[in-house]
Amino acid sequence: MKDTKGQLGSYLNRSMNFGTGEVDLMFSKMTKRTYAKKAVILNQEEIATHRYFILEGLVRVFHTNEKGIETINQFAIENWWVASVESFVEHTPSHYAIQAIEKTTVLSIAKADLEELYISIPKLERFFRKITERMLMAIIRKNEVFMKYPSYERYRFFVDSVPGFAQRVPQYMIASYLDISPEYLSEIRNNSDPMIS
Amino acid sequence: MKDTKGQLGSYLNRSMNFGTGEVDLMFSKMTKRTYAKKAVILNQEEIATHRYFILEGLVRVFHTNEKGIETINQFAIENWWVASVESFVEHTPSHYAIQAIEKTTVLSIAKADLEELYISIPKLERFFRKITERMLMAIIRKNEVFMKYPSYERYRFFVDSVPGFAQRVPQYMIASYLDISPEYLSEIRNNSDPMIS
DNA sequence: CGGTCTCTTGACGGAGTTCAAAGCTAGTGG
DNA sequence: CCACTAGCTTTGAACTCCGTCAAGAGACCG
Repeated sequence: MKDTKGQLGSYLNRSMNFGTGEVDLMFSKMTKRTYAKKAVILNQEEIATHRYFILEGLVRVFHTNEKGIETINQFAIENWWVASVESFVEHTPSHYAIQAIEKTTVLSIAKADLEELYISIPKLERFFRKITERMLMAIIRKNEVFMKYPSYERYRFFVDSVPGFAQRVPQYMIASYLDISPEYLSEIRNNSDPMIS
Repeated sequence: MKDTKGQLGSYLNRSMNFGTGEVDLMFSKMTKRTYAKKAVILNQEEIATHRYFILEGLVRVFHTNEKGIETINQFAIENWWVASVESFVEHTPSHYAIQAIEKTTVLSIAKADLEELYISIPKLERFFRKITERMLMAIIRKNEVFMKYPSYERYRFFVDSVPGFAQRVPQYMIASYLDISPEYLSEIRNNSDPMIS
């Protein structure tokens, strides 16, 4: 068995300085759970009551429209927090589902427990302010890439930016994330430099 | 002269409960300044050292690419915070400029002062966590609209969602914000319901 | 091995861009 | 208070990226 608390602790202390008592307290409020490949962590339309810290594995956050078309908004891997933010914050039905792409182990924390922890560990408030800032910056950067680059460059960008990631995720999911049809992504790939030729 | 501190105070207490001493302290660290129409508040490539609380007026946040094409990412009006978040948080050159569209009055706060305030007024840490969450949700919602709706519906959406806003902003800026060419937006407008006819 | 899931190929069409030019409008100075 | 100019909006034609549909070819798993 892995040292789960150790992983959480060293993650928390990468950017701040929590005492062992604080890490213990936080850990005591979290629940470890493993999801099989393709298991659903949160259903669309469900109210998100938890945030998840990914210990191991890979998940996707996606929306399914009336026609049944899925759009992936986010992937998350080891040492990332994932949640349906709007649903979690506003207690409203989630526009997104969260699903394990690989077998995934998470630590989950309930909203009410997190709010208690904010009070008993004031530093945590700052920690989550920073997490939220990072999420915001990640989205802004993603939008920049979408604005500035045509689809074939978005693909290169994605492949280059997270090495090894493209191997863990099926092509059609990358296409969905990049907002390209799977057919067109296939065309892009087999035509690796559309500027030459 | 307007009651600036009063405006700040009642804004702050819309979602939380700050004492007069706390509002006074915060206000004492902020600087009021008025920008003329078209005045630049933050230049692209400059490092953002301040966050701005808009007392009155209207600004845009935009990026100019190598070809000189401007892309507007955000508008902000009275009682909104605006900043180049990534630049402010990471002390890196801003990818965005901030400019007044109308004559605009702001209260600005320096990063160092804000960090001191987080310590002397712990509630403020929570306050800005929530502000950041709201900014994040706003971007996520904007992205949802972009994914789900074609350009003419994005336009309707925009016009309907912030009444009176379309009158304050020139058309070509709305086009830029909605990621539509000004020519095509013009076509959309003179063809108000493309479903009929 | 059989079936389901994934990736590829090609034809076609349409939403939206680009370029160029003309019409408006509103602010400015004389 | 008018005339001019600069900025904004409209129009139209040509073009292109990329989506959709349909069908086939692999590939992986039980």
